[in-house]
Amino acid sequence: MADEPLSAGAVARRLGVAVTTLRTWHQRYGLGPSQHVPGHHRRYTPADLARLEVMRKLTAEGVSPAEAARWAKQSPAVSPALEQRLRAGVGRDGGGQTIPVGRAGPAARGLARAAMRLDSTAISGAISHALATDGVIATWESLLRPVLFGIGERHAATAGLIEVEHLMSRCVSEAFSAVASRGRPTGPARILLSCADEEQHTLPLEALAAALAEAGVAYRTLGARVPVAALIEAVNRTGPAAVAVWSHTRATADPGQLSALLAMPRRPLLVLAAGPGWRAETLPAGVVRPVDLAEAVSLALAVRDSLDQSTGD
Amino acid sequence: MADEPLSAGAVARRLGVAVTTLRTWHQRYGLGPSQHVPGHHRRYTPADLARLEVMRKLTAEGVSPAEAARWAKQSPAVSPALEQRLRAGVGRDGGGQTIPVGRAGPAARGLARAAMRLDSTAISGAISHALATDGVIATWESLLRPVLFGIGERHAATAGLIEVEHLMSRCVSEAFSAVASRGRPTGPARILLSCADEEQHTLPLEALAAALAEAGVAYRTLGARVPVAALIEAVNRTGPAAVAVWSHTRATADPGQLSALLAMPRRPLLVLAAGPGWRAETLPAGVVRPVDLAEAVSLALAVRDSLDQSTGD
DNA sequence: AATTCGACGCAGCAATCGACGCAACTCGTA
DNA sequence: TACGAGTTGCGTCGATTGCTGCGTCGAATT
Repeated sequence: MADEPLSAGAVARRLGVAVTTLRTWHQRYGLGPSQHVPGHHRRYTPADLARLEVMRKLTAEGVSPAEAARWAKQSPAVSPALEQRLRAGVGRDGGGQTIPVGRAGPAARGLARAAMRLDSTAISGAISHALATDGVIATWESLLRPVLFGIGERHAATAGLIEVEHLMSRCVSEAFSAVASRGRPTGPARILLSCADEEQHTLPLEALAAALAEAGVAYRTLGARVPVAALIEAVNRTGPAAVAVWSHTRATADPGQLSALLAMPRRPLLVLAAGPGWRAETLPAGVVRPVDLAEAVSLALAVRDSLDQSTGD
Repeated sequence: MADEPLSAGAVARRLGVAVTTLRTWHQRYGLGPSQHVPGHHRRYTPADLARLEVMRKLTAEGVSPAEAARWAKQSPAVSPALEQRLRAGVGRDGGGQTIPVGRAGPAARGLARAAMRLDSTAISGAISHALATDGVIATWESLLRPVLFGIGERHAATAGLIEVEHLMSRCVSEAFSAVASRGRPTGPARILLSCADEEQHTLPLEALAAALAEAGVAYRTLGARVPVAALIEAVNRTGPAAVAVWSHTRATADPGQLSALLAMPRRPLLVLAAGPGWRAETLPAGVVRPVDLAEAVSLALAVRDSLDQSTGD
């Protein structure tokens, strides 16, 4: 890109707003050229322009201007990446889930064996040990997900192992909730986690919750099978800054749920479509689709940081 | 922290109450922004917010709103000792958008209120406090069951509150699992807990599990929706002395499941038909039907003791 | 000469205000 | 057991407030 500073008129024309609006944004929200001598003309650097692009995009999506300005001001590094993603929608398509349990290492094998034995003590022990050693994200990606997937595959093939699956789920759930109850939240919960309508799989969402708790982020969880009306209602009542909706299969991935969120009077700043159910091309604009747990966590962190100022305490 | 004054909507969202409720609190109890010109918008300072937090905290514990407001108004912080006394609660208590808990006491009312606000922190806190103070059985019978029943009734009547139900279930489940993980079992697990086929309600079974853990009894849980074949298979593999099968509604209470257990080659000593789904006259002979949680626990204890005697292990 | 600056004002719109009422729950009483 | 009284959260309504984008004006900058 060109690195020559732009005049106010040029920037205004490029953004599609009036010149006076740029001035207003500067003096009302402090969103202007980083270097500006009062009385002299404003010269916008590319970085300043990027900030304004974020501002324009967010306001165009219905975010309150004051809040949009706060977001735009305090995200010099995050905003370009996020903006990129907002436009492109996705990175990779959800593939690569063909990992056999064997490839996931000896820990996974031991866990799977304990599950077969219905040995809940050993299962819980292995999981909590891994969580304490490697953290939530690594444990989920390289231990729990492979084992759960393996059990699910066997279950589908042999129509058996239902007890194993249940027991395993329960132990994982317990381990996550233990992590969640250990972390102390700072400030109010501005992030809402929910399953899609009819979606029954909760574990990935609990993994996200545990990861957030591990990072010290406060959140709310709604759980499985959340009807659209209930989700809207919950967002209305709690007014979160970000909402993550999990969908495991395409059958539960109705994009209308996300559109409904975006169309709300006070819509959340960030809407995350999480899970392999969602299809990139059917997602409404303005929805972010994280590819894995780590990305979902980092996005949530970005929202938390940018809102610390406005929500304060 | 940030001392930026908050609007009424922002405060309402943060506390989880409606905007109109904030106004009501202001004009009924005088609990509002310290500086407020009639006609102008309310601007809540951090100090005002702190007062409201006290209000919310006290009501979440079952204190009558009028009294809670009196305390919140004249105290920057509430000492734990006085808080205890307030919880005894006198004066009438009204309704609004609440959950009927009947005569279950102020603790149940507070829990129900926290659930309505989707305040998982308050919910978990209240539950674990009750568990630590009164034990699993008393907490289940006089706190959790009434509230869960109330939510369920409301949910059936209004077709709403699904989020509340899910969140509450999750918090209860977490609290029980915390109890279960604290208790150290003595000896091998000779008691198997399972849901009936197609039965989805797990919470009562988890209550039983927690109560057993509290009593130092080792057990195994299979979870929800256990097909008969899976149950038989699990009994075969683990050879328990007692099996409890939970059924919540008649639809899931197929006596054949129990007969199958009794007909096994090495049948369990005791088969418990737990839950309101079972009908006494259709149960096969040799099946015991406990009327409440306490009885189920004492039966399990009796089995454990008789085993200790005979095997001398 | 063409822009842009700071200051001021205005119109549209969303949020909020005060007032009122409803529904639901609890408790005391019959 | 049923019913009225007292409480309380919250929805609704018409009016008001305050935020927001932008036009205008005289002076300063480029």
